[in-house]
Amino acid sequence: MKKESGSVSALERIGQRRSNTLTSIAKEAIEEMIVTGELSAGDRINESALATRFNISRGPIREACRSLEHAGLVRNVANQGAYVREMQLDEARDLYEVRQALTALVGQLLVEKASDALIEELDRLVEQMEKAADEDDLDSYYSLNLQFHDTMMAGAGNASLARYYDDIVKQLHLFRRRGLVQRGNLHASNAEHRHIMEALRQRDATAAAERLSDHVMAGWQRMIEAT
Amino acid sequence: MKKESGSVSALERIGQRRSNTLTSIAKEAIEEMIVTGELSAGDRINESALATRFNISRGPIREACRSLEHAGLVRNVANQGAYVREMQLDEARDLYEVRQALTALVGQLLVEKASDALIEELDRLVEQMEKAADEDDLDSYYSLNLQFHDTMMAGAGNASLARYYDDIVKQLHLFRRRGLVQRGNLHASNAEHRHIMEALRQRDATAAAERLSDHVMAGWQRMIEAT
DNA sequence: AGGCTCTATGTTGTTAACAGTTAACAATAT
DNA sequence: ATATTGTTAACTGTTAACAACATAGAGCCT
Repeated sequence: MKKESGSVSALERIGQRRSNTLTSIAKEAIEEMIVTGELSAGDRINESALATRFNISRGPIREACRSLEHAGLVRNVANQGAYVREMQLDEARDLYEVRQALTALVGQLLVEKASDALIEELDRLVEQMEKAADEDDLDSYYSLNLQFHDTMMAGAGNASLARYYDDIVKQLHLFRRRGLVQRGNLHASNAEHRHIMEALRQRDATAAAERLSDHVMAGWQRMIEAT
Repeated sequence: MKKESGSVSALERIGQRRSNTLTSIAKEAIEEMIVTGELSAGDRINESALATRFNISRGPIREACRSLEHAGLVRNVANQGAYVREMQLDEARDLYEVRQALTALVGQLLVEKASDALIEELDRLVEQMEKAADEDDLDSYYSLNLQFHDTMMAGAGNASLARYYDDIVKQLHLFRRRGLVQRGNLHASNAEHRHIMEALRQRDATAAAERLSDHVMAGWQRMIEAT
């Protein structure tokens, strides 16, 4: 019989159990509810209701909310409970400014550290995005775009930077005025990607930082103008 | 690791409850213990012990630790509890890189937004720091330096930026190889301040960003060389 | 009707007890 | 002596109950 495979899955399950406390599961669940919009900005998070829904007690949910509070996704009011954070225009702009600075840093670091292989990988992604843009395939473009930025972030090799960037992106989900890239802007967005790649290939840190910064700013403009 | 004096104020504040929640008080208390070094990197945080010491139950302490975990001050291990985060050299360097980028952003924003009054205020602080440096008054210099940076941050008018910057500074307290500015470097540090002010007065965003960035990098160098 | 107090109800804040896990140590076997 | 296996104590994970607070609505007064 399958002795090996059986014990492996047992090991995996033990590992899962080790790392997955109810708190961490609740946190991920609530976070997903927020990011997907099942819970939208301003909604109250009812501890008891969530607890019964998840078949757990309120303790882990409270702990999860504390964590999400520091992440900027939840606002805790004493004796009133947790609300999904409401994001105003000016707060979103502030976040985008920080995002811009961090993205510029990614560019600088990439020029220092990126291998030729990584740059080729990025080039491939840009090509694929071009194809997706040609075909007006919004979903593919969105997914490839995420991959593109994740790949750059990985290449920058700075764990703190990656965590903060992630945090910011999650928070920006709270600011949904048609959050996605508009059809027709795909080629414009990808042209910026090409421009970035050019700077990376030439190992020009200043240009890479500037073009990535511009890219973020342009994304903000596209988002705002989509109203 | 066991020093009563540090937490007395926290205990007192627990007395006047109901205005703040026990969780927030516990969080501040633990945070202070970490930042002041009463709890040092790697130390285990014993929930029960802290609870009895504060005369509260474990619940609020657990919630506080969840929040501090996301702040990067605490590391939670399932079934083992919370440890004060240990910061390696490379992690500190990563944080400094992010700090550098954020500080550069402060410079850009200041050039856009700073009133003349604020610039004069900053000038005054630089003058006072010069005096403190002349007198080798390390404590005054440290305090004024904090004020200087806080004033700039306030002038930048970006709440998210301020929060992230604060987070990073707190985390860097975990990396103590003689954390403070060395005697004798005070004048060097303040010369950089003057250089920054020059760029601000001329409303030169690029120069301000660059000089603030250099200032952070120089601070890192001073810290490293102090071993 | 408008405004007030006061109760009723639901929700959160806090606690204490229970269950599960870990880690250190003693006991046993090799 | 070393390694392995009980055994125990301490601690964390989780739950459920209780206390404090906030809010909505009934009743009352003018």
